[in-house]
Amino acid sequence: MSGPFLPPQSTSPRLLNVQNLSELHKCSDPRCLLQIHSQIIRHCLHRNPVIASKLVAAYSLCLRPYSAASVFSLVPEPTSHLFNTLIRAFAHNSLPSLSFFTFSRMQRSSVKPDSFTYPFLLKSSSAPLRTVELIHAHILKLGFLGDIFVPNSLIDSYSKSGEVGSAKMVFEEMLVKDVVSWNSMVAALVRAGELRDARRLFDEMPERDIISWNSMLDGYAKAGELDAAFDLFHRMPARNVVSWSTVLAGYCNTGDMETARMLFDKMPAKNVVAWTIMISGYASKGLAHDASILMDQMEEAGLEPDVGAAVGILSACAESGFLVLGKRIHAAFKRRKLRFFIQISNALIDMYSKCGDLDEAWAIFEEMEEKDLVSWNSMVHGLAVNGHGRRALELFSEMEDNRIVPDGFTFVGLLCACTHIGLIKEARRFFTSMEKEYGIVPTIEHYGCLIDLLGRGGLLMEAYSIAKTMPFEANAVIWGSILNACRVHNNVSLAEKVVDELMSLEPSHEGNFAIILNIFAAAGKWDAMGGDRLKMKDSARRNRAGSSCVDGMHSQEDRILKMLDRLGKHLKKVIC
DNA sequence: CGTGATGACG
Repeated sequence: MSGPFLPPQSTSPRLLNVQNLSELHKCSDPRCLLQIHSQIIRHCLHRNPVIASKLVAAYSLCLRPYSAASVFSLVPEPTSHLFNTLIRAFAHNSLPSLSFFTFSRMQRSSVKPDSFTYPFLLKSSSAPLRTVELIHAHILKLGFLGDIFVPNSLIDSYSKSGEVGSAKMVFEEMLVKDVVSWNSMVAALVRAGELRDARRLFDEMPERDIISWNSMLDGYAKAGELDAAFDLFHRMPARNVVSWSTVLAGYCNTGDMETARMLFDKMPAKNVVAWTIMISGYASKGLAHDASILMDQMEEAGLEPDVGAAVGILSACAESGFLVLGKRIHAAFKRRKLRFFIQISNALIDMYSKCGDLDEAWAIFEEMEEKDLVSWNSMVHGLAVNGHGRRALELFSEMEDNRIVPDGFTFVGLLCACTHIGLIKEARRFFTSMEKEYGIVPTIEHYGCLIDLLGRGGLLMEAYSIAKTMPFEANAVIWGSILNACRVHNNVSLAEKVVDELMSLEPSHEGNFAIILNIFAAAGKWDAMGGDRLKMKDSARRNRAGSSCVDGMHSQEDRILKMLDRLGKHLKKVIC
């Protein structure tokens, strides 16, 4: 890697020319870039398409896509290279709509797209399948498949939009393949979960580079086959920071934080990604202390979180309710005055609403200059589960006014909203209309919402029969919600059926156990709990008597318990 | 082309 690009200060400004700016596109320091940009303008070189391309690329690298666009706009006759660079700048800064807009401008201009245009365009988003197919058709028409990086990027895009079959077709039809083609195909199979096929291809490869090994390694790590991953890791001819991080992430995902930490400490070099994996690992498991310390150490090492780090750590914070660290990430991005990437704002909305700070979530949502479907969905769901069901439904109307097309996530939020305000009829309407009007096939999450809602509304038998007849095997979440409904509505006989289902899925879950005891106690049916079931419950109790999921994890247990006690007393005063 | 990565059922 070459060093940071520096403005040619030693040279007299008069000598600024295309030659001594040849490395400009690698400049990743915004301050340096601004300085050189003003020099370029002073010398009237900014209309030169070659220099403008370098400026566009550099602004993209500095995460300033709008500055890149303004450089572009001053060039009287943009070349295809300049168009391509701007398309790539927008793609790289997750502004897909602007990538496509630039592409359509290019088509209307006298400059024609070339074989670089389409790969950049394909990268511009996790492009929806239709878009990939459309671009594929363009490529076929123009005969660009001969440039090997074009089919290579098609394989990648098909894979990322979930069409591994089309990726296979492109791969098989290629007359000449390079190591990138093979790697892309292995990665595609790994992504699709077709681990055995990936391995077969990996074994067939005419040559392997470190990326091939890392892709295969990732396949085993993602599948939780850590022994196989570790074996491969040792057999690799060489390992880099990605290889280490891949295995590290594998251990973090299975919750083996000790092994993960051991690997992390042993890594010969760590980058932001490695730190992110370890910090998010701790944060998502509620190990707030470890996560904070590591965050300090990362900063001491001179590394600042990038977009991926922010999104990853924020989502880990959302999972465990770790508001303090989430706020810290938020503040760091504000301080650095970086454009808030849409994914970061989205992650913040989710984090704040999961931590109960709905005002902050709403403030971020409102201030976003561009919202995507995830933003709307997160906000709808956030409102719904924080007791603002009506507002959530209103926001859905606003979505429709803004012509945002809802997806499956949207309907989960809407069904949650119905649950919180008890709108059974409305929920049934949403449930049927999502498939009929929007073509969204309900998933187990939708059934879960509906079943929960019906159960809370006292329609226990209907909830139970849906759980039995829906196209998915009911899981512990669903049985748990029915069981809870049985408790609320004192239905002991159904509870007994549900207990059997639940016990086979989550035999030692303390929360279920407490509900079961409550139901039988309330009904005075202690006798009914004879035999095997009682024994099972007893052994579960002895193993972890009186423990809940948060016990032992918190350094502030005493304060929390006192607060709970005070809350309880306060509630009694208010109610009585 | 490979590591982290925003939204879902109690």
